[in-house]
Amino acid sequence: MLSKKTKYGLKALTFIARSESDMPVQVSVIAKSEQIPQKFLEGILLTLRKSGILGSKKGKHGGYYLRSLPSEIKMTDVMRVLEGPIAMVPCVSLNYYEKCDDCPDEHKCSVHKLMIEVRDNTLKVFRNTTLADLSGV
Amino acid sequence: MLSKKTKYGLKALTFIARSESDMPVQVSVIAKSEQIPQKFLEGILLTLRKSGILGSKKGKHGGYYLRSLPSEIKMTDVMRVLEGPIAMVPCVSLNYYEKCDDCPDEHKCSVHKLMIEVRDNTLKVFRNTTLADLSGV
DNA sequence: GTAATCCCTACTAAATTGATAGGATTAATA
DNA sequence: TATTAATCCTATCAATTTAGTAGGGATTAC
Repeated sequence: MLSKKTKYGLKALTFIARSESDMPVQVSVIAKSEQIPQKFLEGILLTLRKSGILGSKKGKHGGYYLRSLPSEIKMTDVMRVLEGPIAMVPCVSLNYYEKCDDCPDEHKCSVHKLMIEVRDNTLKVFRNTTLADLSGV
Repeated sequence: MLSKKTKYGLKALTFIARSESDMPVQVSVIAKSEQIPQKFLEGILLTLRKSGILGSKKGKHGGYYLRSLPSEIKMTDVMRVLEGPIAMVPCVSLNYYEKCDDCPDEHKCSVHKLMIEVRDNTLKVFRNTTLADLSGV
């Protein structure tokens, strides 16, 4: 299941992408419009900023803004930041690979093969989707 | 992430599919060979039996067996029994649909569209894969 | 009758999730 | 410069889920 964190994060990014003005968008505005607990959202936008997807401006009239064009923000990156590994098992993860304790031989593991296929198909979707597609911008 | 329950379940099914003999396969044998805690595995095989994928025989020389040919046991069914909904959000689940509290209009939701695509691609994999593919039988 | 096996329920520890609380820091502006 | 409005940061918490354990009941082969 998709975590609330990811869901809220995607909605927030969409909201920012759709905002017309040049001014940064404030957390309070997004929280109110998208019905997300503000303090929770603060933390989410913070991680998106630390990952380099968002930029921020502090103090009065501060807020968050995209650091690239929506069409250049890929879902692979966003999902990895918000949700973590895309693969369903660490032993088929490209970015977070880890061997299983149980499997003596990965290449003979039936689960392994299936999960590689799932990963590749999910990856295909996320690679072909950008924030522009989500936000219609 | 894939739960241990699902992983163990898939390994157990594979093991049973590969077993040559006509005799039912005992939990203890699977647990030992696949390095799965036996009591935990008992519960997993029980849910697979209740769902109709496995059959069982009680008492001495009892055990579990497949109720269909491996090539007729689809991953869609297995995954739904073991892992639950295939969709990442209830609002795009075919079998467990539920409306989101937050979304006023599903069709305008950016997350919704993305998750439908992910679901369709994952579903495609699970529909095209059977236990025969996993077990090489 | 006994041993082996599945069946069932209840419990528990650890991790994760979805928040909340409280304030520190920074910047605009009156 | 004082005030206000923002982001930033850390700690805490309750609820849920996960992974596993415990103990015994029911059934069957021999």
